[in-house]
Amino acid sequence: MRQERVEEYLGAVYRLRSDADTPLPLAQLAEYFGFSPVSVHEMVQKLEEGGWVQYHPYRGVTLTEAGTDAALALLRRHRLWERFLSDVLSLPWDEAHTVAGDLEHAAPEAVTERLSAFLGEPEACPHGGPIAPQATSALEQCLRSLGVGAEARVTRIAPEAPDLLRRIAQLSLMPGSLVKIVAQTAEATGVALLAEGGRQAVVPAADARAVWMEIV
Amino acid sequence: MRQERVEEYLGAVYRLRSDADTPLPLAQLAEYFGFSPVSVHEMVQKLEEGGWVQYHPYRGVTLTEAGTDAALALLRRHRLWERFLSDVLSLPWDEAHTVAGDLEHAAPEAVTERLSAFLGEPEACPHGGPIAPQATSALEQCLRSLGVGAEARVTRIAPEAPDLLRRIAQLSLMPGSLVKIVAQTAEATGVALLAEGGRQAVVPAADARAVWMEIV
DNA sequence: ACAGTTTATAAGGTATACCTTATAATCCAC
DNA sequence: GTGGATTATAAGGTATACCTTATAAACTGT
Repeated sequence: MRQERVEEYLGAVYRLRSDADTPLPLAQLAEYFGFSPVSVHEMVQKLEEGGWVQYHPYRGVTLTEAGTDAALALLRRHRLWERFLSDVLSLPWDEAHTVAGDLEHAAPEAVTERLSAFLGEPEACPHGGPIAPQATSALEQCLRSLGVGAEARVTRIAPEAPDLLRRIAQLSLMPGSLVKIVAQTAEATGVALLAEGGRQAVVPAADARAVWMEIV
Repeated sequence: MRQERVEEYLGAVYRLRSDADTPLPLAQLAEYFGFSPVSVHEMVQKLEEGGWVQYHPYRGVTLTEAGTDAALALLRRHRLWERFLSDVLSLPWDEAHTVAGDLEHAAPEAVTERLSAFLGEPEACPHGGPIAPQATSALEQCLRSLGVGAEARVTRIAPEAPDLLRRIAQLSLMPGSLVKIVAQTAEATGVALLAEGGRQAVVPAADARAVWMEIV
């Protein structure tokens, strides 16, 4: 297995899983990568042989300790590069994410740490992902799950899919934004928001699941 | 052909060739990469089909215009990352070169240009390679070719092989260093130098071929 | 001009990581 | 508990870019 491929898979598992103990169905990995389920299955078997994941037939994969460590290290590199690209080179949000996806494999530990120091040891990437990731804060709730009338502040966008980031960015829903839920669309297909400055927007339900918030 | 592989080959041809019109023997490419001559031959054929190089049987390869452009773009990215790693993250010389070798494939045009702007549009990489490379200055001479008694200033180190950079760095022969040739070793196996501050060093003939200087 | 070296090319092999097709096993809902 | 969907696994295929071995062609020095 090439290191880069291993990292991509581990990173995806980490991003897509709901929690450490619930196995992530392979179908979700296949959809995320746009690969066939058979290919993902093959790769997951190799990852299990390598000790990175544990495979629970008919249920999915969980990360081993080694796998979690590798995923966290990758995510750290990813987010630091995102900060660099976004803060220092002023790249747009979603582009920073894409480019960081290439850079994250190319920087050894020592470079990562120096980059972190240069950036002033930031604690979150431009869309709010923690740079030394811990458990999701208990205060964090998904936009999708908030009721009408709730007021909340965006803390992060996760998972970090480029298309999603682009759409979210267009709605100006970056971490820190304060919004109020003003309505639910019929059949729960979306959430209508009133943002700071009086801007209004309707977030599709699928996207609303990726916006994490802290109630204020 | 994967883009990365194409770039590696074009970059190598550009670095190793003596001038634009003299074909670079495949044996030199094979040695540079540590690949078998057969593999290099195969790859060169594909590069020719792709319009990147022209292959002159029994003589070597030259870059087409497209190939030269691609090589220059790669070299520019490489050298800008080197500057970043060296100046901003304070990585040692040779390590910066190695890491830049990974980063150079991962940054699209837009990122490169912003990086250049951030770095203040530098004109040379840490070991003196021009960032918007032009023809080698007519004033530049190879250390190997200088006679005893000559005084010269290092302008650049080329080609940029990691081992070579490490050895040259140990001799403190960075661009800008002023040296005087004090002797030629027996059978021309090396060149003895007197550097600024009175340091003395013997540079093996093979390495001396990679140190470019301007007579003062 | 011929011997010896270098270079070219043919033929077949390896590993990685994808693919499709097809069958088998398991799960879940009614 | 059975049928339909999901998931697993087997079998065989593709492309890339490397490898070795072996033969053939072309160059080069004496």
